[in-house]
Amino acid sequence: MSLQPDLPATHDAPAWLARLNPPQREAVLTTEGPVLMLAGAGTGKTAALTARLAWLVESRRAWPSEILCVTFTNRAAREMRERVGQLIGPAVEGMPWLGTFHAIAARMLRRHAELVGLQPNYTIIDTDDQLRLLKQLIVAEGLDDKRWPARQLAGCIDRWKNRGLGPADLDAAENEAYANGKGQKFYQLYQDRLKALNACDFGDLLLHMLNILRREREVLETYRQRFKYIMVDEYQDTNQVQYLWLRLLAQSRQNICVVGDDDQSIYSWRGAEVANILRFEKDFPGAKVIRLEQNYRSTPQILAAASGLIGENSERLGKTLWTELNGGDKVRVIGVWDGPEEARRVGEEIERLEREGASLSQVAILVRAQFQTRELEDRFIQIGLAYKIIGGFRFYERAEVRDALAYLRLIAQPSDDLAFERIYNTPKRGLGDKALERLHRYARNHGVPLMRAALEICDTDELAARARNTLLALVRDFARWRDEAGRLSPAELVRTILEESGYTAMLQAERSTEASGRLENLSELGRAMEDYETLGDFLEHVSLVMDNDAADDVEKVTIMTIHAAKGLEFDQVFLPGWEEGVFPSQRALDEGGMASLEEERRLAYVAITRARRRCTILHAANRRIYGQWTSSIPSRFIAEIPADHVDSETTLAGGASLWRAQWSERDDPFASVARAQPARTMTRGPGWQRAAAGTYDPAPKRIAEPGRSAASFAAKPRLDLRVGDRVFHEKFGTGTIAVQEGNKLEIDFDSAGRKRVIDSFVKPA
DNA sequence: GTTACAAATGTTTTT
DNA sequence: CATTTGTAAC
Repeated sequence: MSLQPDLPATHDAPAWLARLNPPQREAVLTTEGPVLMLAGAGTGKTAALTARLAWLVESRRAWPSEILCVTFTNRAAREMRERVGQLIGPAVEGMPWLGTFHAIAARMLRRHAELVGLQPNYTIIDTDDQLRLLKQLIVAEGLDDKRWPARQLAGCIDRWKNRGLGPADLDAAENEAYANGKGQKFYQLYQDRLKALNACDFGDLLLHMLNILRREREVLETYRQRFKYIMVDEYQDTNQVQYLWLRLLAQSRQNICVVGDDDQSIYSWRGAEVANILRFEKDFPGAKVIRLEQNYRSTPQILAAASGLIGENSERLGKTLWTELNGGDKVRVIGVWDGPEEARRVGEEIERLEREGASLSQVAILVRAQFQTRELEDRFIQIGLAYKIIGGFRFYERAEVRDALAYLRLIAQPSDDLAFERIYNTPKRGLGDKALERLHRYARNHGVPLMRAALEICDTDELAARARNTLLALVRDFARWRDEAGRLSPAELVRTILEESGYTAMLQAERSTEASGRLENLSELGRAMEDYETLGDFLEHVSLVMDNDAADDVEKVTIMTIHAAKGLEFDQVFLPGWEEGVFPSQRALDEGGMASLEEERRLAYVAITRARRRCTILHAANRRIYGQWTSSIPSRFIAEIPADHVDSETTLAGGASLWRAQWSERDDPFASVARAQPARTMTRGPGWQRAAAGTYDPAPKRIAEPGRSAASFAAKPRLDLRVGDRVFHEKFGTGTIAVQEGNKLEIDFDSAGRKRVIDSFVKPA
């Protein structure tokens, strides 16, 4: 069975094999037995992994369908599929087991649902439904949901599930975690309720499947037989359940290859345990450990900066990244007065890059937390810089989309009470809490779902005549839609429903800019559904893949969280908001202490190592948080980057030495004073006052004059638009084009006044 | 039952 | 500050 690693020639070694470096090649050719690949940032980990997958197939060791390949995000799965496809061609189509843990678990669970008391068409509920459900339970048990928020309970349950614990497995201490010892009770109630709804949450996908594998010998054997090889990406991010899951599956054949980097472990808040990577060799004795340390991505300056920073962490395996590249700019650190100036500065820098011919798709702005995107977005709209925000308010999480989905869910599964509750009075049909309450009571008494109860209750005089008629009409609508569902494509179905339910009419009647945006989102939903054959397929996709990857052709700057950026790379990376409290996040520090600080530092490491050519860090002296002006000091991480690899610059007097000093003078009395000041006097924290008193230039750096900014030179104007046309913009509503200049427009908006925007953000009204 | 307004309350990160 | 939630009047 085993070929020698140094003997790839039996089947002509594919050309792509030669492009790998020795450790990578070793990882690819060591097909048998456990392999632990420790791969630093930018060391060609994905290349090695995809090559290995391709090799397994090409060398006939396994069929594509016999390889289990797990990634963490949908994006990673997509990328892997694509890259493997480039190596082995259409054979990649036959890889049902390449995906995220959740997607794979969901797929398996469909097959074995009855073993955990579910039907195969179970619904996967999201966080929103989960919270609503928990809240109902809390209130039903007579607890004050203010004092014991559903969020907290959801957090506990999530943690338990991540650790593989069912309600029965909780010890007394765990039980105390919610509402003075009611944790277990609520966990049990919640699970019962889910089962009754034929639903499960994200955590259940993995936990149910784990329980099945643990209990059902034959099922486990089937999968052990099937998966000849197992590969796991981002192993440092696996949690307990995932770990147990893999261990069960891999134990018999031992052909498991995991890839990870302890320095990039940034998901411990979600239950990930770095320990998994550390104990791999114990779990799989004789595991071959392969280190990938040659970095192909970044300049030595960036690499040195990142390595120096991560060196401050104590809990690490340690590795030495090196590169053959040379030259490159130092990491730039720019200090500015406040948040708006920071956004302005980033905008200017990007316009300059654009003028120099850089591609916007190779520029990214990575933030610690979602709220930081706002200032950037405001500014970019103002100067007409094309941007896209990844994550954040995601498509399928928007209220109108969720409403539409609730209709669809209810058709796919009439027993989906959560969906029913969501839409039974949306659009408004005159059914209120009172009617719902009676409906609930009826449903509970008769042990039927709400939809069924609605039908039956219409035969009684439980409800007032008016409510009864409305309800009956609704039930009949659904019956009709369900009937049509067989004939129509999912996309046609959703359009029909939105029309006939009055949902579209409701939005049209509103006539506000958001309403038009919502209508737009709904037609986008229709378009997205075109790709799916059946309603079931589509709903599965939605529950597991929350992002809409609407491909768009226009080059745009990417704004996203650092978490979302893991695994990606860009020529130019901007890192705003490196201030104490923001990054490292105060919240993380408060609840997790030293361990969290190290995780924040790993996050900083991930952020810097995304950059290929240049990395620019920014920090502001003042920032508005919850509408309150707060003065802040530069992040300690800035001081931790070796000074040799940093170029500092500031728009404040005092220069870079000032904030470096903040961290070297440990007991600088001003640092704490500055933070303790009440809001109004904040901006005058002593250190900054000194700085500001000098040459701070209150006149903002020329706010890009209209018509002068970079993009207008490179622009290709849109042919379908001309001056005088009426157009619609997602944020500003409708307006009339006043000036068209390249791809930039000046538009007189009906309500928002004149704005400069990029034409790709606009469409004919 | 619906609508309008005031109050309160909250912000990490993802499947 | 921005959004959501609760309360009072229609």
